[in-house]
Amino acid sequence: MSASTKRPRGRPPLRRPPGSSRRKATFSALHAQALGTLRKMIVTGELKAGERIAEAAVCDLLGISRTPLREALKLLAAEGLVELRPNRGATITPLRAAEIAALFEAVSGIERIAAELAAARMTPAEIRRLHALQMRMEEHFKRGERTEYFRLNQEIHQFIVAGAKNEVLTSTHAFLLARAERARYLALNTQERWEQSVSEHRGILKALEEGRGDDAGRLLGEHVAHTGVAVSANLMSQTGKPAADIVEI
Amino acid sequence: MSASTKRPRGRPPLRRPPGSSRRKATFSALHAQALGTLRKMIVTGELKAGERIAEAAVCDLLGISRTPLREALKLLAAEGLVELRPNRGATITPLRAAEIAALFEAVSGIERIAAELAAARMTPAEIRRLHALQMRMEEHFKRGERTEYFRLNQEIHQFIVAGAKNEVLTSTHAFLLARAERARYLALNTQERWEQSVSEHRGILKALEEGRGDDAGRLLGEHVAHTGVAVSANLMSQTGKPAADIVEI
DNA sequence: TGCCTAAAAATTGTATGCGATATGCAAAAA
DNA sequence: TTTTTGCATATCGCATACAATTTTTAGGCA
Repeated sequence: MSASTKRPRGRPPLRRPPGSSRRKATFSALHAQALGTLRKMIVTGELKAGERIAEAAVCDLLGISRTPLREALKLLAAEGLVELRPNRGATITPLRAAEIAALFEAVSGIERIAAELAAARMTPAEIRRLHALQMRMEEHFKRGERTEYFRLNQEIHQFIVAGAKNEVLTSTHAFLLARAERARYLALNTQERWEQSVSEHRGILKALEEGRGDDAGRLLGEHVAHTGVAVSANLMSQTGKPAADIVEI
Repeated sequence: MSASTKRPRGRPPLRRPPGSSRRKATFSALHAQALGTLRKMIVTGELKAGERIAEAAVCDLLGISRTPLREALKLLAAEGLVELRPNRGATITPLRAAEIAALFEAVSGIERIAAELAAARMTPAEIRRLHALQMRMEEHFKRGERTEYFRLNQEIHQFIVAGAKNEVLTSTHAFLLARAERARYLALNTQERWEQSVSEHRGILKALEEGRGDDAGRLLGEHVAHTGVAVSANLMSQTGKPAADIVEI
């Protein structure tokens, strides 16, 4: 125990059960760790839509007390990933068709704005890097590697948004993306849609390379909107698929 | 004491100092009340940029314990209104020129998207209401009533965004607006800029009335961008004005 | 007078306890 | 049989305590 080793006065620890710690020598606070851990569990589907979050159980799971957990839950609620009701605790936010549709529409708009700005602001080196990312993504497409394709796809979207050189847009985009990512298993990623998506990405890349901001914005916005439509349609039909089906943003 | 009047067992209250309460019969939780109160104090400038937030003092001021206050502070940090540093507490976020510029650019983009959608989605009744709001705002302009003008102006912007019928856009806009509103004393709201602003609003209204989504979006986006330019210029010159100078969004 | 160091005081992050509220279950009443 | 009531238990929101960290103060020395 680090605290007991630092104690200069020879007395036993006061009310200090084994394994607990008031302050750990970590990079981030307990509440921030809990926030990150829970966010990931929600985004990856480990915590399911509609599921109750029992504070005591999650405290045991994460090895922390209720205070930082409650702080983290409030932040997750602000992100829309959980819903708090007074005196009733927290539940994982359900995937509601109308909300998901609104979410994709908003993300589509934000990416469109970002792409317009990125067309004017990305450096030649950044354009080259984007080109390389696209090439790798297409390799994964050719080999039918969905998981890797999806990872590259996400990276490309975020890279373009970052190319706008506007931190508010970037953080807003990231804020919304966590919620959108939850719906990924809902996209029926058919071969047809997959091919269409790759084609759309080519158009977006070309527009960015040629500095055509209006086109880049329009194409990226439409691309995200198409994905939103696919997700919403699948959510409506309630044919929830296992994680092998991957949403594209 | 409500708790003591409810006590059925005749014992004195346990560790219950006078004036404290675990749970008040209020509409919202203490953390949420603290959040709203502090947000308002920051936005109105009562809490100044760069100012330290001493937990103990604010607890005394708000009449609550540290727990809900710390929860509120974390949410305010997520909103960008305060900055938290580990072991050093909270400070009110400074107004940094580059961040304010990015903020207005992002708000400009979001309002542009929202206006495009609103042009297609607002009902005739809503358009009439918007028209009425504009008329009232112009009355305030004619009479030189800045405070009232500003209030109507804010209402119009939010009304247009709400007209998009997209809750994600609306909440994202509101999220960013609190930060943007803090800079309002920085806009040199000259007579010239004021007239220009009114004129711009007329163009926006007309485009919305005629369902010209592309125009509505472009005009609103440019309008907000102009405001951002004015704010940034003033922030750069560090000629912080008293609250009589009102930013326009 | 200025700098350095150690000690004291203040503040912060987290853990824990208490009272209020919600939930579940069994018994009583309709 | 169904509905209502009462009680026990679980959970939530907040206040407070504790330990760690930071800041301030005081004293010594050059």
